[in-house]
Amino acid sequence: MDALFTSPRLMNVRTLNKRVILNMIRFTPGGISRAELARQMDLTRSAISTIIDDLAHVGLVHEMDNGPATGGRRPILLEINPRHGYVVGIDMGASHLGIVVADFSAHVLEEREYPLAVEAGPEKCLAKVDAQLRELLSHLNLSMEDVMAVGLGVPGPVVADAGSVSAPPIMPGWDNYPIRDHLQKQWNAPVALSNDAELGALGEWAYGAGRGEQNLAYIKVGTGIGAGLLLDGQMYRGTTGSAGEIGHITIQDGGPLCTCGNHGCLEAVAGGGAIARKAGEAVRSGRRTQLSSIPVDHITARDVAAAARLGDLVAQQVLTEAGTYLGIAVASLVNLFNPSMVVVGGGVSQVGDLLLEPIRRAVRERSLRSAAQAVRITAAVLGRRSSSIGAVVQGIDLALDRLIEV
Amino acid sequence: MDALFTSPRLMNVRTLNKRVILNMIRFTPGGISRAELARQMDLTRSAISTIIDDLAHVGLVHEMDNGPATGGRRPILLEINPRHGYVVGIDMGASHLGIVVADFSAHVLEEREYPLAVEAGPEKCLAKVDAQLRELLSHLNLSMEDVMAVGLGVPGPVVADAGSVSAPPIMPGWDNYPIRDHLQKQWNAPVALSNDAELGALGEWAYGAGRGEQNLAYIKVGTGIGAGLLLDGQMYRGTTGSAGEIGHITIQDGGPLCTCGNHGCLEAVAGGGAIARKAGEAVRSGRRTQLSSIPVDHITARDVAAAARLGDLVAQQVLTEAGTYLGIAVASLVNLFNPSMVVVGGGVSQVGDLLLEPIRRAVRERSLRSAAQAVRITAAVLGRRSSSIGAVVQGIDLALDRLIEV
DNA sequence: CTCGTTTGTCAAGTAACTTAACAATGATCT
DNA sequence: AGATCATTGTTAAGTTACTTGACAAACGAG
Repeated sequence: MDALFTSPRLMNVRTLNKRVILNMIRFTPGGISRAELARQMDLTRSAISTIIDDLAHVGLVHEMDNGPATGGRRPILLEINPRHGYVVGIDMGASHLGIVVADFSAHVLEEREYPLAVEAGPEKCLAKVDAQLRELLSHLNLSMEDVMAVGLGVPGPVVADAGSVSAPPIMPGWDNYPIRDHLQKQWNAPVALSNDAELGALGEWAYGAGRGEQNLAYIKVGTGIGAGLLLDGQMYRGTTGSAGEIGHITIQDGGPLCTCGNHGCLEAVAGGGAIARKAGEAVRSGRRTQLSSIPVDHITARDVAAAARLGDLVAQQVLTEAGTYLGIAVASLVNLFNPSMVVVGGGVSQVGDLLLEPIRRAVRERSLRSAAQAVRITAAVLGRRSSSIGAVVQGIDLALDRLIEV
Repeated sequence: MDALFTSPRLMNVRTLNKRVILNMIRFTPGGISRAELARQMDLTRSAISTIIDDLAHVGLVHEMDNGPATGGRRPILLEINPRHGYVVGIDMGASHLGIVVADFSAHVLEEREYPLAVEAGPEKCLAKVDAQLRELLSHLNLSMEDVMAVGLGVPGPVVADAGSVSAPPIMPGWDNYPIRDHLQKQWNAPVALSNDAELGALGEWAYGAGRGEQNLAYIKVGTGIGAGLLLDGQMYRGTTGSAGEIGHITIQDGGPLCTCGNHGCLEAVAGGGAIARKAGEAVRSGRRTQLSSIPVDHITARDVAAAARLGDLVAQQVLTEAGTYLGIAVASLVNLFNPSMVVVGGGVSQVGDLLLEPIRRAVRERSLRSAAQAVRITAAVLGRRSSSIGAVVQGIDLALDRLIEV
């Protein structure tokens, strides 16, 4: 049916089967048996057995408990050997830096958040990332030698081949800087560079709200607004890596100036900056709100979210307005790409229904019925960790690729 | 890198390789040699040779001329055997019916256009399709026995498994009607049912403006407005087959009522109906235009397009306005999907730059720079035949599947 | 005319599966 | 409780579909 015009096979059959089996083991909660793998992959049990032998021999896969019987011998459940190595996931935002150290089954050992100013440029920022990571590792009695791979997310369009970003609106000075090569050299470990929203989608798909969904959109609402798209079970990056740039859809003609140079972008009316600005305006206009206790120029979106959760009406109104704008864009996204799930993440999304309800309403009102009925809209369950968990998943992917290709 | 979580392999390796080889032969203009196939598929020449032997033995593949030498023996170019069978492509629109009879290399033998009223419901319409097709075939001294497969496009969301449409705004009475089963029984030939915009994308990708593009969006502007999306070389249909419903993006808040029940949809302000309505309003308001010669209630989008091509200013203005609305939607699509090409097709698109320029301008002004720079926006080169050619391609796909699985 | 290339083919070898049979284990029926 | 039937995982032999390596045919260039 589809235009199957497959590109050259980059792996041989055995390697590909190993990767698929490893992924099924990784992403099946509670483990999976050889027999079940055989059924799902449409191979025989004997074929699976020999492959598992290979993987167990290298120490990548473990036998754990027996599963429940279904009228016969109990299955032996398999899991990834968590102790096979350590992986680092890094989420770089416009104003924050999240670092996670995890084992091979993506179990988080330690996580930290630091402030960061991306606009300081690549050299300074990457030096800070390096310093914080090393400190975090030494705290765990680990060093870079123990890290098998690193996943890194950045808030801009990524050129996969080059390992750099291209013309990122909120990362001035980073254009074409060889981020991946720089870090790989510095750390002597493989590094995967991706867009942060993309990683959010991957994280929520693997261990969050969108587990196993075939068509998932993850909307990251932070300083910028971006979407990560998982279509037909595959990450979709677009021609130049800038797919999912929902933040720069025009929502309000002649609206406020956006960092990208246009006017009225979603990001400029519903991003973290816009939320802070509107809250500040409300304070200035003398409205009664908890936010008055903060110097007007220092109000952040996080403050607004906190106030809203404590019941502050002005803060709630600002967020509802942002949700309505978001909803208009999400309704378009739902019409274009008919996902089974939309996950809203990023710092602001923690306020929950206050932001989600306007989005759901807009989708109900503006999207085509058959698409609107098929989609569930929820908040990220990994919270502000979606992207860094996604980065860990990418890191493990990369490590597995290296380990198996031998 | 990607989450490779492949579904069960539905074909064995040999069958899959045969399909891929056939597709490379089909879609390489001028034929392709065994050696070139080997290089592109990353197989050895001997492997390709045995597969080609198989295919030639069944009569699916032919040796044609020798290609030019590059310092050694001249390659033997291969092509699909056009005489292996006949295939039918059908494009059902809201108000028209296009039927194409083609050979196995998608060369069109005969094509016809008929008026049609989809709102008459499935029984009447499919009976008309049947009658016209049989007449067309007999004109070629063929009968349904000679037809190896049929591809059919309809203007609504398609449920692939069921072979029906679900809640189509412009196909009242067709909801859940078993279109595919009905026709397969009637014709005793395999039928592939798809969305018409999807087929337009496929047609333009295979033999039109978007040849070989990896990320292609085809926008069909007719009575309805829909998009067909080809992402990473694969057709993308969405969760319930309603991906690409760009026509029901809200463009003008509180705008005119759309067939879908919402207000201000793109389709309601830039679709064929809207174009006709706005032209009618211009005539009524007494503006000077060739369209005055037509009874106001009988003006169609086609009339407007014709007048515009003859230089009628009012008609041109109506189309430019439609183009601007289209551009707003396309700019959003470009931000979300970052395609390498957008092809504009459907009846109205024949006016060319009059419609395209406003779209290009909107994309330049409203889309993120890295996405806007990567995309080319052109008119369909297959004209109003995009979808029916796409239907032929689908038909051949289906026939090949049947022929090879044995 | 010779040399280096490229194409297509053939025979032998190999990777990676399937088939078929079996032991171990557990649920279910009487 | 015992017999029966399912289910899981393993093993050995067979098969598929490729690769390797060698070779003849065909062509351009020095």
